[in-house]
Amino acid sequence: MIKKNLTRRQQEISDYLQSHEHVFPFPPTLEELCHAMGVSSRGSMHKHIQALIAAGVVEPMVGRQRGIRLRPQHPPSPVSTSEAMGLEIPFLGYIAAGQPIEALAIPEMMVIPHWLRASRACYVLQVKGDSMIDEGILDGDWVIIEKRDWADNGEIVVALVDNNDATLKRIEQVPGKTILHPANANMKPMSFAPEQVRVQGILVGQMRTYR
Amino acid sequence: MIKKNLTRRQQEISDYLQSHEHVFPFPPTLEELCHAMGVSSRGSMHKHIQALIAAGVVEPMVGRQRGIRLRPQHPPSPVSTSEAMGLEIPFLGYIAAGQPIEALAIPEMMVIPHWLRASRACYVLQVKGDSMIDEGILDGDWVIIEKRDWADNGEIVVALVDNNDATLKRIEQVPGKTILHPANANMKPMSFAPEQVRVQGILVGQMRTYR
DNA sequence: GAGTATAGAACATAAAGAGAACAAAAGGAA
DNA sequence: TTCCTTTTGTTCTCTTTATGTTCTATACTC
Repeated sequence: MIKKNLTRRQQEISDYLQSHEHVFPFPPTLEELCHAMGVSSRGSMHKHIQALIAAGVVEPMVGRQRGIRLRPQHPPSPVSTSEAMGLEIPFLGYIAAGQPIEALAIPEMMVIPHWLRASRACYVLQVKGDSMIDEGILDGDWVIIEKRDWADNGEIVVALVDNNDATLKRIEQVPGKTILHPANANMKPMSFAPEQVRVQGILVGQMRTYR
Repeated sequence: MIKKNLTRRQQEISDYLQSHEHVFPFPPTLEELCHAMGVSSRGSMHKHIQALIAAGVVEPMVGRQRGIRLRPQHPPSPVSTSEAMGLEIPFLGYIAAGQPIEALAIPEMMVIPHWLRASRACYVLQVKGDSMIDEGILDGDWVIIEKRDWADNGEIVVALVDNNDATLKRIEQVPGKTILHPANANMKPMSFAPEQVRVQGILVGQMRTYR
């Protein structure tokens, strides 16, 4: 990299370009840059950009419109480490309030980001129904469940009721009873004897795709 | 990939072709493209297409009718991909209704599952605030944004208003105005002149962690 | 004063579009 | 097939607008 010493303003502009590089659908125009940096003269901005070109930070642009692109830098080595990969955990099936978990015959593995907290044994379920809609868990969402047989109050859990119905609910355990709170204005909390409810896991992550 | 630098319009048309490739029963005609892109001159569109051919994006077509086909792109993946595992895409910063995107100085890469549909260039933002709470997008959620400068009605977009405020909203474009719908009972849709609003990307995925 | 930043005007050219005229392809009807 | 009509791609010329470039003048800091 050629990188002469940049002036304060040049550095600011370079930083801005760098942090916004991936946001722009197209490279910015001088005027857009002016606006972003609080400058009102295209001419002034032009001079800065020319300096950045001379310094090797920005691609040379000859008259081209929207030609302000950062020059590809060659950083130390961004090569993906194993740390940077995803984890593979099993997708087990579907969970709908009030039905048993609808299990896949053969669980398929699916990749999730490691930073989605899959520290202990986890699995993925796909949500059916709207029972947790007020918590932002919609029909079709994927939830990552950490395998665990106990829960703290307030956690969202996969609970097996009467050894039959599996549901995703927020749990509240008080002496003598266990209450499962749906997050849907149309549904009421349900109260059970503690021995009726078995925690199968707790919610640690959630994913959704659009379209 | 051959990919010369495309102009803004060329990029738009290329994007359009790509995203509609599987929608068309057969490749579109120039006139259909004109209509789709809001151009009234076949001649103008022809020039764009020729540019895309020269850039290697579109198959050469010699006189053939309905010959506008995308060239098979070998590496459709935008960023470093470790195919079996996850995709690495840049995490750029935070988005809150009514403020500019708060950009990280240096974007960090983050792994997302490849099945979260990061077909084209994408980036990740973290949501601040509750403006989309009724759509199940909560404060602190991560959203995956596909870089795009146009949107179909009903899509959730990152929209830049007055070249200043970036927000995540559902978009509705009608002749003469563009309406941004928050998903929060306490907020009202906002209506703008189309030229006030610039789409920067559309929502394709969402993730959340609990703990 | 040297170096840096800024504003603003004037100018130059790239990009995009409109529209007409023509040519090649496609589809039908006889 | 042949003739005709319609569709669709191609070429041109002309405008308009967006955007990069150049210059000149002013101000601030060291």
